[in-house]
Amino acid sequence: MAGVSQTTVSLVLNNRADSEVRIAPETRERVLRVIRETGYVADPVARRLADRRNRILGVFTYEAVFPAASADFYHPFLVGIEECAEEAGCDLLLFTSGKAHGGRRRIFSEDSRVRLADGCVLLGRTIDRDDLARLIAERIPFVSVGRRDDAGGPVPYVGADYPPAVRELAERVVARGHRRLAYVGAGEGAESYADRMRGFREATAALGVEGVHLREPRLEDVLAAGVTAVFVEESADGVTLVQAARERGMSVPADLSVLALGALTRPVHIDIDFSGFRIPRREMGHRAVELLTQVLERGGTPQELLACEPVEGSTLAAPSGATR
Amino acid sequence: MAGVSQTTVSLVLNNRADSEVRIAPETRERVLRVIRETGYVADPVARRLADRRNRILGVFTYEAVFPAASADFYHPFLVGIEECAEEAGCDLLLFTSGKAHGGRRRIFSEDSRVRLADGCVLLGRTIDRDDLARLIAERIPFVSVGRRDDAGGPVPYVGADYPPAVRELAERVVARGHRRLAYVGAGEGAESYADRMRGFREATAALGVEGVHLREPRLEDVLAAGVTAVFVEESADGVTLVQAARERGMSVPADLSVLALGALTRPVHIDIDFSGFRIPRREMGHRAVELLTQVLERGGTPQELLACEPVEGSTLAAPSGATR
DNA sequence: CGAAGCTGATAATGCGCATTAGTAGCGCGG
DNA sequence: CCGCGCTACTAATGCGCATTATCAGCTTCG
Repeated sequence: MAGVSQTTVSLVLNNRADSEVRIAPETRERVLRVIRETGYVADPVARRLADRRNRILGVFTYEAVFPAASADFYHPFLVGIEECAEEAGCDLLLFTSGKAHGGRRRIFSEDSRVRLADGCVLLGRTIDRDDLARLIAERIPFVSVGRRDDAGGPVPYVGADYPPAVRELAERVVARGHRRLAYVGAGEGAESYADRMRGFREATAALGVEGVHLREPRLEDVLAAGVTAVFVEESADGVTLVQAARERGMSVPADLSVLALGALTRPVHIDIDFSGFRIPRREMGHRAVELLTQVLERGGTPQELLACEPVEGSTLAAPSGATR
Repeated sequence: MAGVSQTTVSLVLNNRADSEVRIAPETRERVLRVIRETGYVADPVARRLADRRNRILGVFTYEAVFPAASADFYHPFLVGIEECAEEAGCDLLLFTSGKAHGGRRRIFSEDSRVRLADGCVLLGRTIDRDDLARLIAERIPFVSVGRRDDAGGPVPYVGADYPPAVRELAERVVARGHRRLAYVGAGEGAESYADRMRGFREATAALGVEGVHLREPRLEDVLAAGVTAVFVEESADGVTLVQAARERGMSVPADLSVLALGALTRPVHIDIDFSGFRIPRREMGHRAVELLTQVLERGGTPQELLACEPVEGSTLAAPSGATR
C-alpha cells in the first residue's frame, strides 16, 4: 500500500534509526500513514519467532492462582508481579493449563509452554526439584518467588528473610519473660518452613532458652511441654490453637502467647490480630519481575532476601507467672 | 538423533495416525524415546505461527486486575475464567502492558499484542467503543464479560440479567409496603448501569409506585424526596448512605431500607449485609471462556444473560409508618 | 570522466514448526 | 521384467517477521 518492501515497513515499525539504516523522512511518513490508517500491528508471534523475544513473562503457580482457597495468600504476590510487569511493558502469561499431574502441577508437562514466555516467575510453597533442575539445565530464564535450595545449580530467587525475622521475634518474646518456646509446624519440606525452623533453633540457642518442636497444633502437647509462647509456622494452626485455648477457658495472650510466622496458605476465617511478622509479599512479586527482566538482559543468577516487617499484634504478652 | 526427518518428528509429536499418514511402530517408538530422553518440547511460538492456534486466551481488563482497589470486585470473574481455562487446557495471557493511555487502558495500543492469543475475554465496567468496533471489524474472536451495546455490529457477551433482578427486588420492596423508591447512581454510562436503571423504571411503572432518580448518594436528597427505600447502583454509595443515616440517628432498615444492586467496584470497608441481589461473577467468567472456545471452533456471536441471585440481607424492612 | 562514497531501499535468509507434495523401496500381477 | 499400488518416509514450502547482504542511483573527488 505504501509502495515499499516488507523490510522497509519492518524498519519503520521498529523505529530503527541507526547509522546502519536510513529511511527517507517522506518514505517513513508514508509508511506510518498507512499503518495508522489500517491500524496494522505486527503479529507478535512471528515477531517472537524471528527475534526470540516477546515481552511476555510467564507466571507459574503450583496451586491455582485465583481460587479463593489460597487467594488471600497469593494475591499480594500477584499484585506486585502485575505492577512491575506493567512498568516493564510486559504481558503476563499464566500457566493455567498444566493439568494437575498426579494431583500436582508440573512445569514441564506433556505439551509445555514455558518456552513461550521470555522468562518466568515461579510461585508456590514448594516447587518440584526436577522441574527446577531442568529449568536451569535448559537455561530457561526464571526467578523464583521464595528461596530455593540448589537444584543441580543455584536457583535465582527473591525470598523472605525468615531466620532474622524469627530471631528478632524470639528476642521480643524472650524479653517479655518467656523461657520455654515451641515451634509448631513441619519445619521442613518447603525451604520457607526450614528457614523459619532454622531461625527458631538459632534464636533459642543464642538466647539460651528452651525450644520445643511440635508437628501438630495440639493444645495438649503445648501444655504438656510447659510452653508459654508458641511460634506457628502456619497462621491457620495459630487459629486452631487459640480456639482450643479459649474453649479450655484460657486467655490469649494472658495465658498463652501465639506468634504467627507470616504464612497463611490455608483458607481459614481469621479475625485474630496475631503478633509476629509480615512477609513482604507484594514487594517480593515486584522484585521478582525486576530481577527477571535483569536476567533476560544481562543473565546471572540473582538471589535476594527481603526483610519481614515485625507486627505488634495482640497475641503476645508476658507469661502468666512472669517474674520479670 | 533418531535418524529421521523433522517431518517425522512432527508427525509423531502430534500423534497423527490418520489414514493419510503412516509411521512404522518401531520408528515411532524410536522417536518417542529420543523425545523422552532429551525432554524435547515443540516451541509453542513456532507452532502458533505455523498452524495459527496456540491455546492461549487473552484477558483484557481496563483496570489493573490484581490491585486491591477493585480486587474484590474482579477477583470472582477471574476465578471463573481461570477455572474454565484450566478445564479447556488453555493458558491465560493477561494484557498488563497496555500502558494507561490518557489515564485509560486501550486494547489497541502502540504495540498491541491482542493477536497473540487465539481469542480474548474483555473485563471492565465500560469498554471503549472504538476498541470493540475494531475487534469486530478485524474479526478477532472475543467475548465480553458484561452486556455491551452494539458497536458497529453485535458484541458477543455474557452479562448479568439486571432488569428482571431489579424488578423482582422492587416487587419485594413494594410488597413490604414501600411506595416511594429512589435509584441512586448514574443510571447510564456503562451498560450495566443503564440496565439497572431500565429495570428500575420498568418496575416502578408496572407496580404503580413513585421512582425517583438521584445521581449522588446524599441523604438530604433522599429524605427531601420522601423516599423510604433506596436502590443503590454502587454498594459503596449504600455504605455512604447507611453511615449518614446512622449519624443522623436513623436506623437502617427500620427508618430507611437500602437495596444493593450487586456492584462494588470502589474499594470500601464494608460490613453491611445489604439486601439486594448477587451478580453471578464466577459463573460469568466461566461461561465467557466457555463461549470463547465455542466461538473459536464454530464462530458466531453468542449473547447470554445470567440471572442474579436474590440476597435476603438485613437492610430491607417495612417503611416506618407502614399500614400494610 | 571514471571510481569511490554515500544514500535509500530491496531481495534473500532464517526462526521452528505444520503441511503438502512428492519419492524411494517393495511385493505382486501380467 | 516392467509397471502398478502400497507403505513409510522425506524434501520443500509457508507462516510473518527481523536481519543481513546486496544493489541501484547519485554525488563528489581526483
